[in-house]
Amino acid sequence: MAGVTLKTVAKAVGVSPSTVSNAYNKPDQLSVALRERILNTARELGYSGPDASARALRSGKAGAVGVLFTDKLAYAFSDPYAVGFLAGLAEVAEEFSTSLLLMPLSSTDIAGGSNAVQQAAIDAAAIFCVPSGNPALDILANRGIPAVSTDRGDHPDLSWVAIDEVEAAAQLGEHLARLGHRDVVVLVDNAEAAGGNPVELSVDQVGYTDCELRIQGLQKAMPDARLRIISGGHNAFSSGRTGAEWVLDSQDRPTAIVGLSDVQALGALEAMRVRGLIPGRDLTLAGFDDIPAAEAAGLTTVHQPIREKGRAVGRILLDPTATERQLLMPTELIVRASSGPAPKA
Amino acid sequence: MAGVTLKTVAKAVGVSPSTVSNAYNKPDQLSVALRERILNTARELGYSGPDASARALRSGKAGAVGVLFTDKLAYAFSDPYAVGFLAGLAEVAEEFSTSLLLMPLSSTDIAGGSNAVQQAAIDAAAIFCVPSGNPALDILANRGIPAVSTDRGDHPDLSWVAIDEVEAAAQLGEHLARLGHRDVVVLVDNAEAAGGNPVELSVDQVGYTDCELRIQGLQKAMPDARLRIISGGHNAFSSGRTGAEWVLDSQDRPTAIVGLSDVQALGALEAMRVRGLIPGRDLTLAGFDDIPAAEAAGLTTVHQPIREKGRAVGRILLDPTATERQLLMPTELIVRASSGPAPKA
DNA sequence: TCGTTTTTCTAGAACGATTTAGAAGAACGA
DNA sequence: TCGTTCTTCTAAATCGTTCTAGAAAAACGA
Repeated sequence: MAGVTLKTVAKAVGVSPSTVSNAYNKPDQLSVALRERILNTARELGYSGPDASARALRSGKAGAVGVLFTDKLAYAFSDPYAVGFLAGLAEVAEEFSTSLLLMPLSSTDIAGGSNAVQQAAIDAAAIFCVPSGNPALDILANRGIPAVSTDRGDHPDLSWVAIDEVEAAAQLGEHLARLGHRDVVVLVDNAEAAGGNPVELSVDQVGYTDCELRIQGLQKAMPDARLRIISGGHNAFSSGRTGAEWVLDSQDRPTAIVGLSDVQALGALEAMRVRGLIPGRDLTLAGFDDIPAAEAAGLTTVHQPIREKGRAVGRILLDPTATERQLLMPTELIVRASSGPAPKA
Repeated sequence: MAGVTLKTVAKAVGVSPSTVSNAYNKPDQLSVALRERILNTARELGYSGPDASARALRSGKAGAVGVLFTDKLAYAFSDPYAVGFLAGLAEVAEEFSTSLLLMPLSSTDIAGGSNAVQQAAIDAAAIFCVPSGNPALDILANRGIPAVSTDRGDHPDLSWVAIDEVEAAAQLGEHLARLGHRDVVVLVDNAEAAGGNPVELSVDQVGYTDCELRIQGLQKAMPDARLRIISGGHNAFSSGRTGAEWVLDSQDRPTAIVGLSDVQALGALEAMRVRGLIPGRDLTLAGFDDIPAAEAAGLTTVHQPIREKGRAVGRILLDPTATERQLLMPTELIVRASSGPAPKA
């Protein structure tokens, strides 16, 4: 059973290797009868189709697209937003019978080359919320692998599928401003705080492009407001809770909390619930993304078509007929019960 | 920049290709100075390390493990349970700097060989909740790819990491029996109902091994109870809601509903909420898996160490020092507010 | 019947690396 | 000084395909 190759089959049937190859890849290049005979013999010999690596090497197609996440892979799955993106991407991948290669983005050994991004056999790559400075992006560029990012990059020739982060956040900001909020805390993803101790950051410490832009949008829409940037850790439910707890238990409570992702906002919601605070009445809470759980929780948030975003990335990567290489997706402010007027001072 | 290979670099530096290869793979096989020189030249030429496919072909290692899901990939991500498994697996994969190849399990073209499972360049495979009859499993076996399943299979030589489904379900069944429940509806995953019309099934129509075993466990623990098996579609929140709606709006309400996954149970919870039914008082609700949301919702469920399950699978697949090839993980009944005594008839 | 096209199949060269076995020179111990 | 052992590097074979160009046979049109 081991060591059965195209050649073995070819010899057994009495034809050339090329013909066996064609039996699998170009059925119209040989007679039906012969193809049948070849496939049967292959089955008998326990040959299960052309070897993936060899085929990839010769044809230059790996049949897989890579997916790059920020942080640890394990983290990526905890946000339904990321998962939704993946689901959309998976849909298109399935359509083109291409596999999805999830690549751990470990920072070690980048130089040595023993890196997953370096080693991966992929035809293209989807870059999900990876800060533009990341060395992995250089490696991809170096390898000449076409990539699509979920952030609008700096380079004009980079493909992306994104939203107008500033404008989207500005809409939310206007909503809050109209409700009279002047004192807002923004919850962000940050590695520094991952230990469990919340930190307050300045805008340029944030790191992630999308987060920075969202904060800019908020500032733009509410220039008179006091905006504090707080992180309780990585982008996760628990970080949102931790960050919110810190804020809520301080002497200096804001009138509104904005999570830059829904998972963080929902974490904050939990912190409020424990303290008997009703969102929309005692304190306004808003999120970003509009994940399914946000609706159930009555969370005011900015909807972005995440699944469609994944699909669009997939199409740019896989569909040769897709010409548009930079796509701006629409967003929509979804007002729910968690936002309400600021209490009169 | 294109067409730069090992050979190009070798020629430029004035050494043999083998030496360049060693510079990347076996640093101790050549002098530090030469290695430095090679790496520098490579950088200058825009060579970004050995080609993945070629390396995979020659060395026989792909540097990736495949992950097989039931149904569509897109579906897989909607269940935090599946995501948790993936996260655990990803952790170990990361450790061994191996990538995760998510393979769409489309049923088409299996025979023709243009299947992802057929084509994928992988060293090993994790099989997540795939029914044992699936042709993809045969393909894997045929290709001689080591695999670990999350279900205890029929073959004694198959590796698996699983729970004692029967026993776990029986614990839940005993709990319900003690509370006096005699009329129970079980919500299961089923393709037939995917159109949106709930269906009632017999045990042998269920299809998934794990679900069947869980139902067996329930039956064992509550032999006197009436057990109806209902499906509202695939394993998802919405299916649980649909199934529960159908049951709740019928003339023949049970006293307890058991979702064979937490997502389905939470869907049912939503259906109850809409109808003003308090879980644990008006009707008992239980789930399976103990995903994070179950705790927040106060859902009685069976905890299984999903992340650890993923890690264990990863270790069996990747860690050569791991000898145990069949692992039974512990489960625990978690009683929360959603289960209560059956109303006196 | 003869040239031309179409169908069916093949030979042999890539694809880009790794591996094995071994050569050349340096270092070493006695 | 001589044989032995390291260290450092190389030549050539090989991994299992697919591709390009073209040959042989069959079908076709006039």
